[in-house]
Amino acid sequence: MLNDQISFVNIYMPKHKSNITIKEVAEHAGVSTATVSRVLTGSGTVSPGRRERVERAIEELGYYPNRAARELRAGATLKIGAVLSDIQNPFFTSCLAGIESVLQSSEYVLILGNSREDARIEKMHLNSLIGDGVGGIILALTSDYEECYEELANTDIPIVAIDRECKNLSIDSVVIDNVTAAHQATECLVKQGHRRIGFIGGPLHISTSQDRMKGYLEVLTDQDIPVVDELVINGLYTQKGGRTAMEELLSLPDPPSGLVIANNLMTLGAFETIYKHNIHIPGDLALVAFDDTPWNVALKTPLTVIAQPTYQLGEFAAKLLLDRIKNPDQPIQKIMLKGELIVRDSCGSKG
Amino acid sequence: MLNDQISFVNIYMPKHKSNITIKEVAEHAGVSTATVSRVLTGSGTVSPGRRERVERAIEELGYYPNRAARELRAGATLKIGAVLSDIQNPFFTSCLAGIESVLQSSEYVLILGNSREDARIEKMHLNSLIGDGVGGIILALTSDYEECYEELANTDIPIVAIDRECKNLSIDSVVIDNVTAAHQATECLVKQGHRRIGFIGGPLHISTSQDRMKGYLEVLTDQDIPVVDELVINGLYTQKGGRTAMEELLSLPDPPSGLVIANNLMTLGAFETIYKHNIHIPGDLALVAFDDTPWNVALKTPLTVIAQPTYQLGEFAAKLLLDRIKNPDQPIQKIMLKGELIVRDSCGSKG
DNA sequence: TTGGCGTGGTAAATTGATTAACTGCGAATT
DNA sequence: AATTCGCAGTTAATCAATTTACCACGCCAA
Repeated sequence: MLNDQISFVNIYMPKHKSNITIKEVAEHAGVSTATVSRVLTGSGTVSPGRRERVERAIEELGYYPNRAARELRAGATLKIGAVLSDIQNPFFTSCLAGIESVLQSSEYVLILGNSREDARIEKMHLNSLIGDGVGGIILALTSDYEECYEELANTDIPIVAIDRECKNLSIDSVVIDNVTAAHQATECLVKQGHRRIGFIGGPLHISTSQDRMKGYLEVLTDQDIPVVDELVINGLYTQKGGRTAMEELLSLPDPPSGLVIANNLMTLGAFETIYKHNIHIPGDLALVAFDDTPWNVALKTPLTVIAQPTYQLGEFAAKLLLDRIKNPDQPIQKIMLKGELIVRDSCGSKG
Repeated sequence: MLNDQISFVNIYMPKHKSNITIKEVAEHAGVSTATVSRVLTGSGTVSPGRRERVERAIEELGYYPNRAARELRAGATLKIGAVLSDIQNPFFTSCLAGIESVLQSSEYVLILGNSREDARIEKMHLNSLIGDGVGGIILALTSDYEECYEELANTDIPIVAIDRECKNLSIDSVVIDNVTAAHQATECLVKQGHRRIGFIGGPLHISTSQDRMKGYLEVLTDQDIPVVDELVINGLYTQKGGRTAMEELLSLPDPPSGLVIANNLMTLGAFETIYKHNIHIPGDLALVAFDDTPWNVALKTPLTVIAQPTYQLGEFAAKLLLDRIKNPDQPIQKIMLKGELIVRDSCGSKG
């Protein structure tokens, strides 16, 4: 079988590859390096006699071609980079799993980078990937300033933005319909009769934060509910960010009766504060949060959430990237997936 | 036969627009390439003025050295592979983050593979990594049969086993002291007066499962508690595995009063069953589980857990691997980290 | 003035595989 | 017989970074 043979070569040969070069094989077989290369790659024509001499030489010397040299020559390799903004966030680990699953059945390998929401680290990773000669990059942007990605756009390396987009940058993207999702989340609270609804969101230089806030504001406007600045807090997409935002809301003279939290880690942080202050959910505070968690089964109050199709997000991103690599001139695509409102107890209603 | 090496052709891809090279940086800065290289590597002497010009040129052009060229020149590869058994499990995603953080400040890039607890997929990834010419591999083994990894051991590629070990394979490893951890967990229940203690563990071809069961059995023996076969269930390290194991335990005529669960996903599954059956924790069933979760703050019953230093596990594994690459002849190391018993409500006591 | 030495720089070789450009040779065509 | 065609093979350029060998300049001492 072809596959068996390849894996045999791959597994056993590397012991020898450090020493033997194509030049030595050529000498051993009494031909030029070009001829050896032709035998190896199967391109061009080689007479049967020489081909056999070369094959014997390769076998005898245990030759294995140097990967770095081939990659250098080729200028590109079968690698795909993924730079995510927080690889400890279950949202992105699920995306990552989706990406990996698609690449696993392709010929590409996955290079992973974690930008930790830091534009400088992100840039470092991107440059490194370019230096690696990756065939494409999947990127969870740390910001929506297109200036940060100008150089990147210059390289002709296919890029797919995942989860977050940069509106003025013409690259493929796979995102959630965050406006609608936040709209639904907020509406759910309005339906329960809440008029004083808070919003804990992420940094406004991230598109998801903007869109989720937009969805929230839409509902208030639609319902003629005045927007109260103190009830809207944009912190970091972290547990600590959620904790301090919640502290802030609770310290208000008139805290909200309903709350939308736009990110899973922030929800965790908010919970810390909520239970420290013995706030009852949904009695004292009705809650709708982004991102579902498997721990829901064991929570004091099961959470009403916007479940995001994270795994699929990753799958789509990877597929889209492979598509573009195969067909660089196809039009820019933006794939938008829907979140799903799952109503549980925390919003104060089962319907 | 050797014609199969035609498959080498596969690694090539269509070229992209050429990226910034050291030559362009040199031109931009008005110096020679060697000077740029000196600035980059910090070797040799460069006058302050030129150094600054070069640094500015690098910054302005967004230059990053080509990895293939460096590898070729250096005669070494700058890639490291990580093959984990479940990249959706928070345990491993945390390990992964630790690995990534160490590699980020090295010159190595991280290639990620997910074996999904499947030996065949694992092997595929390993072959692919070897074919990619990685400098080393971090591996969460899917089994403890050394035969599966014999070929791998033949390649001279440094390998570090993470979390799981293969006792007869002489490779570096970084693991938790699972026997002691399970011992503590079980002991905690015994101290609460439980004599009928169940154990939900993972597949016995994984070393962590063996060790955790060993720790559990140790305590029973120490305390002269008879081992009841029906109370010990080894399923898959998945949510479903935990769910069905728990079903089984609850269907016993005399279910356990205390339970040790050896994995976070299994705990989730167990919870599904527990709350479906309206079992009260710790009243009906006292629980100690492996792995801490940030959701603990919001759980009906906060979990008593063995918290594992997952991030550090990853850090240690990566550091150990870099060590071995630098110094291939150093003796095999086994680094063992301790889990920490965190007592909360689910075991039936705060002390 | 000249020889010696050290600093700061450059040109060119090196690394291994691939491939464009070219050469030589024999067979077929005119 | 001369010309063309095409196969089989070689030489050398190429990829990008690193590093060795080397050079120019200035300063100091003889």
